Amino acid sequence: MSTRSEIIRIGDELIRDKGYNAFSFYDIAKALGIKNASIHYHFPTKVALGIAVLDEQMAALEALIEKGVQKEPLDKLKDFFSIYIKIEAEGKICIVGSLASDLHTLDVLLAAKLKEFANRTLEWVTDIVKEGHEKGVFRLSSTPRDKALMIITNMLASLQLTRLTGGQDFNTIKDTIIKELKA
Amino acid sequence: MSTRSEIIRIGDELIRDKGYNAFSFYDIAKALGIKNASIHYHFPTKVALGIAVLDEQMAALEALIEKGVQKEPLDKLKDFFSIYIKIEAEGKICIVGSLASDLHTLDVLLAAKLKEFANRTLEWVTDIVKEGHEKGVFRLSSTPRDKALMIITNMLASLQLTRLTGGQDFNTIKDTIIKELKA
DNA sequence: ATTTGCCTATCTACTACATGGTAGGTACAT
DNA sequence: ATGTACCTACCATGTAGTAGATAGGCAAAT
Repeated sequence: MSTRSEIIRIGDELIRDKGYNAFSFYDIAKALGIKNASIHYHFPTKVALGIAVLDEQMAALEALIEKGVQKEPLDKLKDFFSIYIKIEAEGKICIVGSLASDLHTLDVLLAAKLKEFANRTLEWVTDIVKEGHEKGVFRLSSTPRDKALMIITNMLASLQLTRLTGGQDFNTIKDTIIKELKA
Repeated sequence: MSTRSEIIRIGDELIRDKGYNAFSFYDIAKALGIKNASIHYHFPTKVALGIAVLDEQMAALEALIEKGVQKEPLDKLKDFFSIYIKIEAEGKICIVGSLASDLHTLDVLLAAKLKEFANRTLEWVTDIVKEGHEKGVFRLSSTPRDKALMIITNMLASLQLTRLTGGQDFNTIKDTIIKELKA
């Protein structure tokens, strides 16, 4: 765990906890017990750090997809859910939801990475839904892409809403998605 | 349209376009052709403005609810959708989604208002779903509250995602919700 | 073996700027 | 003459980012 990777890790957590525009290099420096300027040694600009955070997330996503290629559709879907279960346990939100809110303030490079990440996620879930439908284990009343969008938006926003409505809303949503999907 | 209400209107737009932490009093002053300090005359602090924005949204919500009390459940639901249709046309996101992302940076008073607003919305949609189910026009495979949560999260996040995935995703999601609901 | 020199990672100290907020004044209408 | 709505001018703070110094490690050249 190099300083560089620690900076990325903390930057990621801060984005998902407070939002891109609400965290500063000082927040990271303080957490690591180093000085503000040392962050700039590893990442010349805040945008560079943001891009590194997204690159890391993208790599993790690809790894998760790769790990599950041979699994059954329902288990693939559970892999997808596992991302949000972890985030929910942290009391944070997902990086797409966080950065999407700040979209119109983001550097064009960062915005492009974000779009790439969101579309890759959508592509993955669409494939899962499609496969499940073709194998006859998922019941669909719309196109795979539509259903994937519904599932992703349910997950993404339930992380944001659960922090407002309190309770177990995140978990009931997750369970209802599976229940409604099962053929 | 007093200056005060104009400030609220622009503040609201800025929050839903750039996020609470990314807009400044200067943005509003510039838009109105007045000076920074004049905003402080109407709203002593940024938090006070944020609260006024939420109060206004809450009043609009109550008015929309009131206007539709005698409508059929499906039409009530369409009233609910109309909120998001308008926002989508603006290329912005909803205020709950925007502020929820910034939750951990918000003043405690503002956070409380936000929770109130989110819960009032959830209550309304839950009632609509429940009524539709009781009247036999909506088909449910979960509790009214669960279904309401699914619908709200679909809407909330599709505004955020549509800005990333481009196309007509918002509209297809909206149509699919209605299709899946109809008994 | 020691020197030379570069690379890494950090530091102190600084700049330029934007921010939210304040103080006090002015023009004007009721 | 009192309140409204705005102004100019200012302040304190926090921000991203820069410049230049230091200290240690490593490796090739002397």
